[in-house]
Amino acid sequence: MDSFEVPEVVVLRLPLYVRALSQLRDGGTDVVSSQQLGSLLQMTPAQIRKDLSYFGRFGKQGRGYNVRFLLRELREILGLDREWRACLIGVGRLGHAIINYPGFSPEGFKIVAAFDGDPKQVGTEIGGFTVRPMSDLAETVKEMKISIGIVAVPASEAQGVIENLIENNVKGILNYAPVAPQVPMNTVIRNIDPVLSLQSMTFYLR
Amino acid sequence: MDSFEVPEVVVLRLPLYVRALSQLRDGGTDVVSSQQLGSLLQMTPAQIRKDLSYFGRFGKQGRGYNVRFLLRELREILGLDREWRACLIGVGRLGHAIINYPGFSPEGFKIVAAFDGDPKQVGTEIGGFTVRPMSDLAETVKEMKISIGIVAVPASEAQGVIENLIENNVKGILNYAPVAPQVPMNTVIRNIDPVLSLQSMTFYLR
DNA sequence: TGTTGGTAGTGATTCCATTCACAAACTAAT
DNA sequence: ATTAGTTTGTGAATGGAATCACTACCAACA
Repeated sequence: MDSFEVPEVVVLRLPLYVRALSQLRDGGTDVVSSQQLGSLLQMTPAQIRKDLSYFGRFGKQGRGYNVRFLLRELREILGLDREWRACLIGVGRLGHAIINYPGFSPEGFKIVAAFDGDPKQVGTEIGGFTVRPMSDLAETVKEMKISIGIVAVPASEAQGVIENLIENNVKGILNYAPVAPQVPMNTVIRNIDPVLSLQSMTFYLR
Repeated sequence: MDSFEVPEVVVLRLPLYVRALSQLRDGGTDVVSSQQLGSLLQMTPAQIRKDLSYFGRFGKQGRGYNVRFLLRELREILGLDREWRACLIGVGRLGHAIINYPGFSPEGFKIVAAFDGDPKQVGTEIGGFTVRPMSDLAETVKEMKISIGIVAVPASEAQGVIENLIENNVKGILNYAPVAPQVPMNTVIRNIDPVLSLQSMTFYLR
């Protein structure tokens, strides 16, 4: 239950388990073994069992894990049993794609506001929102209880925007800009960077 | 130089070095120490030196690394000194965003064809390409020397599409579908999945 | 030319993650 | 009941990655 002493790699894997369990549930499976889950996710049963053991005892010997039960537990551990409100910064092409992406809200991540630093963009309609100026950030974050910032601005502006978010008490940042942002340790940042992925891929393709 | 015996984590970090070095070069820096590079990327100097040492000796004691030289070497190691041709599968909203994303081609990744399984999409124009039917995949991949497939289809179709690509000798796959694809060991897959990123983030935000 | 301050490269060490292997516990069938 | 067959949970063992710590080296300058 305590965030510390749980290795970060384990936390990074929990969402994989959540997704696999959701699929199993939708497919009508009631019980699953670490063996089956492992072959589904291409990992060893031992690793799955050890990962889960950091948080409690969820299975039954000789049987496996109850899918719905384990799913509920993991969602609670990850904090997915509530809604998370996010704001989008940057409504260019990428920002448009993000705001229209239908994958967030079914998982409880709701974009509730959009910002842009460009005065030309401010006031325009996008995905049902009126684009706000950056000067409204502080107030909006507080009023709308926004805890996650999604950054989709050009690389040159990303660090500034991220600092702005942090100053306004946004502790979680999903960054799409191709930079390596500097953030204090108490903020959680995740970078989405397809170019980096491709660049490490080519090493093995030569 | 040999792919084996180089830890994968190291390969995953090389693109970070490439990006940082590019920025330094553009900023007019000629020489950089592992110390400086480390503070730029939030990692220890020792790790950077050890990573680089897998591939050769690029620095000068007492001085540091020549930025342009190290950059050129790393780009060559990663295979970034040539152009990589990719095809896009799936021209929905996400596919549109990907094909219009301006970040790929400056880094040498060129999307040269677009496919879709939906007959209604086939033949339409998108980002300068005429959308092709999946039945053209084999021929197009061979003719256009495509080595990377970018998958932007719904989750339910992703595994099939990926298998199709692999059968046609596409060894590198950038997957945007929210699934855990099963691929043979000789293919390189990278998953882009913002929802997973958010789901691991919330653990620390609760 | 000798000295000082700084940095790369790297074996040795430490730390952390993964895997192993087994006892305990459950199911089902006889 | 008993037994055969599973599967979990977990301490122990292994494997691998990050860090340490030191040597060799370079530049600058007195």
